[in-house]
Amino acid sequence: MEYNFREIEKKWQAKWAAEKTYHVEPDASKKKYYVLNMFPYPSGAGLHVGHPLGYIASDIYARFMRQRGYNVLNPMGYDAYGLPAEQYAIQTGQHPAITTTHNIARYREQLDKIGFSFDWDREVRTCDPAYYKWTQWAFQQMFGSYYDLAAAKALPIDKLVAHFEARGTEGLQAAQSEELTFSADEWKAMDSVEQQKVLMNYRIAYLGETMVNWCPALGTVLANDEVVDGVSERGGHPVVQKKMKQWCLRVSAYAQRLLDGLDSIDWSDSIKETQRNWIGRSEGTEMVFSVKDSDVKFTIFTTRADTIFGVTFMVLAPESELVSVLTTADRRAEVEAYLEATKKRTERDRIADRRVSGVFSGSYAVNPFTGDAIPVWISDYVLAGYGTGAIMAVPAHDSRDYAFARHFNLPILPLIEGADVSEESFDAKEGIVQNSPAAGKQSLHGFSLNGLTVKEAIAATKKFVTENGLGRVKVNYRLRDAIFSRQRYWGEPFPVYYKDGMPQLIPQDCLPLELPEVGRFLPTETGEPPLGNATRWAWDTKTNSVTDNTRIDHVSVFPLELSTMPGFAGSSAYYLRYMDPTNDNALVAPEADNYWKQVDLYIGGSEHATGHLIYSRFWNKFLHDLGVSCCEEPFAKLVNQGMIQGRSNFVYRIKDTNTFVSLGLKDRYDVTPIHVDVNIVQNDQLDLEAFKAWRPEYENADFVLEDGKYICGSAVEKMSKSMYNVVNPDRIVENYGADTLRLYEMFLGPISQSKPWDSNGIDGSFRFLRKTWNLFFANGGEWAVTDEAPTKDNLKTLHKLIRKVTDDITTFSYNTAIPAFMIAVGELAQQKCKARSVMEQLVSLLAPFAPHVAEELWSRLDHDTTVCDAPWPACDEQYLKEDTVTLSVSFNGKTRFTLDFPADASKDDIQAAALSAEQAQKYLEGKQVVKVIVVPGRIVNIVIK
RNA sequence: GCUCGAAUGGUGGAAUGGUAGACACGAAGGACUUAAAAUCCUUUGGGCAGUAAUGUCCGUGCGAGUUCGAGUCUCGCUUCGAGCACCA
Repeated sequence: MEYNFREIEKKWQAKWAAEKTYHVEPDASKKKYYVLNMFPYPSGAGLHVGHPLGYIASDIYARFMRQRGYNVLNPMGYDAYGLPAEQYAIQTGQHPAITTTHNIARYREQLDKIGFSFDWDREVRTCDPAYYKWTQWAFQQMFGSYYDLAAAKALPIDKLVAHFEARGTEGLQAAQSEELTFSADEWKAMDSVEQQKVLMNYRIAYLGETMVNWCPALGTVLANDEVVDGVSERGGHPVVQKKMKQWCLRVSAYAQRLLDGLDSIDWSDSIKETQRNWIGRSEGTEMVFSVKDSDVKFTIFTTRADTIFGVTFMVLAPESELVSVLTTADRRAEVEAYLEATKKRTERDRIADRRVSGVFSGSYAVNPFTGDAIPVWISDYVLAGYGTGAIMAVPAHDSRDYAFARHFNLPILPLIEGADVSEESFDAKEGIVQNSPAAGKQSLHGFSLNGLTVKEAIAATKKFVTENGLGRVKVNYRLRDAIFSRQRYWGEPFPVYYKDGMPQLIPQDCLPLELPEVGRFLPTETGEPPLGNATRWAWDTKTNSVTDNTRIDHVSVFPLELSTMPGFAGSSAYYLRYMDPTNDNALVAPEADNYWKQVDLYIGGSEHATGHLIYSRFWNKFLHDLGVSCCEEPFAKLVNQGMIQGRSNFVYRIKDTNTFVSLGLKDRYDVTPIHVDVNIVQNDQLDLEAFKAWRPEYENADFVLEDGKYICGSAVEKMSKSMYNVVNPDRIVENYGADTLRLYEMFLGPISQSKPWDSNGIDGSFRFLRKTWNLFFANGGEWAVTDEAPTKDNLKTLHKLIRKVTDDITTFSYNTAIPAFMIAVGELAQQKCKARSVMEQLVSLLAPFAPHVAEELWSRLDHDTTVCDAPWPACDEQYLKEDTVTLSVSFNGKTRFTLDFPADASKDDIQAAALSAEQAQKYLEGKQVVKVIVVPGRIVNIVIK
């Protein structure tokens, strides 16, 4: 019987689909396990071999857990909103919904060929109104909540209103955009619009006027994680800073919980570190400085409170509100010129050239410890958005302050014994403090830090500052609120209309608010987002429905929001929706949530470390506060699969000719390397006929060969169409079968490692499957499994394999499990094992990796059940015991000979036998034995002198 | 600049502190075949000695250290990759 993978795979895939083999429902009698892949954006290019890597890894785990008796949820869906479909729409007029549906169908077709155990009844698409209803719902809940710092959770905004009515802002501990102070009476005196403006300062989803990353080429704002090196992540267009009114999510309120949560989850250290970096917690001190000859006071933030005696100037961010207050009349013209100049500099300019720039404000601050007058400067090296937008500069111990002081000739005062600040600042937080205060100088209450270590000095200053009302201990985070508006068409509409310029939620029972049709997908002539082109995009509050824009009267019919939500909106809670995908009354029913709880194993790329993986943790925490999600963290374990890179091939054309030189000879000519389609190259050898047929211009190509072959050059690059190095999984499945593809992708190397795709090795995986198949058949091809009892050797091979494979799946070391199979199958073939019980267990072990062939063999072994219900075999240690062990005998660590011992020999016996062995005598002659180390089962080491 | 990770044959990669290079690819040689493909077998880190079996030395980026014994642990470098980056 030949291993006919085409027939086998087709047959079982059809059967799994028809019988919904992988459909799951909550089952209280079984333990649950939730496996999840980061759902794909269905791009027009289809899947390449890199995409399924994570899906295969998680599918193996899902099947493994199912065989171990767990009720396994393994869903799949599509992150269907996105820029490419919209840009395609702009170019072609094709509605993004059509493109997206088409691409999804293509993805599905490709995925189905690989034999995944997905429960397709739970499929979600973020662009489906039944799905985004709950994205909109979550947004409305965020709008209706504020973050209470005392309770450390989100609470309904009504509670905040009640607090204002009773006490104003007194005693309020809430996350806020800016600090407000008012009394209960003042609150009550405000009109409705004013009150709404105040509440906006606290809402978790709020409309904020902030500096945003504006990308003129894309015509939209972008989140911080979507901007890389000053250009847009998608397309690489320049991004500028612009003040705009935008929807924002108060992610920063959750900074501490996002940080703390990292300790409770099983993620790689590197991704946790990346998130810690991104959250950027920094413990420091806020200190109040007064301004000389003025009542004005201002606050700065510093992590180096100990350096207060070394402050020689202060710096304000150009955007700081203090700038106008502290600029003196005689300095005004110069300051304004500077502000104008910095405004023009984009983020990119600031990165590209770090020229020191700044201007003196004319004012002096007073050092609260010494009473010294310190000049206040303005410079763009201080950021408005971090801390208080103002700093105390200590040039001796901060490199940025140092550069500034050098440039403007400001004094530099070293505070640490032995610190040499003639060339550069001394930034390290170590050493003994001096000059604090300097000899002969006075300080407040005689406060002195001299003689302390830096750490002691920081602590002492914090204590002094707090006790004397000079400031307070403060924790700052680098994590900013997420900007949640995009000026785009293809995204979730905001369920919001505007009355008196203030946003109002459309009633919850009217959700979803469906995306309207527009004539064109570009911004309007007046520069409004694409939704501005919609003619039916107004809200009628009488009928609670969408209506024509012409009916807007600002009395009962109001304009709707024109922005849409960003990509991460739909992907932030999709794992919850999979638990209960068709529920029309809740994002997820409590019963479903309580059963499936959280994702046990999440697989996806590490490029989402500061995007999706932060946003969904935030989103989940918010839903947890609401009582919707029972777990604080959405993803208990995260495995990051590496990228599969492309391996490109090159041909070398002699300049200005149509002659191509083989790799080994190319240095003799003046050549240009040209990418060549990897599909017409085998083991780096070019198929000359296929090459001539590839492009018309190569039809008459000549070749300079070596050994009669044309050898191509190669390089590892990103897998992409333009490099002609895309390998399509369909092609592999067609030629070798899905099981071979699955096996080979896992065999390629550790799952978390990026590696180039190399089709060359795939034969090995195919050969292994064929050998495995042949194990079940006699030479003549007939079924050969018998009921004979397994031999001792059979059982030893089998149980060794059980142990290895179980361990390796548990630790995601699939690349080492597969060699174990190869060895075991080789051994069983040699043993001519046909014993049914052994073969059955072998099929069970193989099932997660190669489900189709396992299913076929399982049915031939006369089972009615599918192989995913085959119990996972247990390793019985008794079969692994050896009768004799071979130990290497070493002298001073160098192996000299080997000796066989009974497996149960004692250490003393081994030691004595090793010393008296004939081969040992020449090493022992005239030497003294210092000690003998016996490692059971491994080694005997005799130390001699 | 700061943080994290990595470095092993021609290649992908194995090695609870205990015989480094499993397994696979590639390569070389052989069997079968009219031939090719497919399949099977053998060899495959390097040097030296030997007709040979074999012996022997070197070898996990570099340099130290701990240990009877280090690819593995510690310290210091080098190179590469990733993240953050005027975050006070």
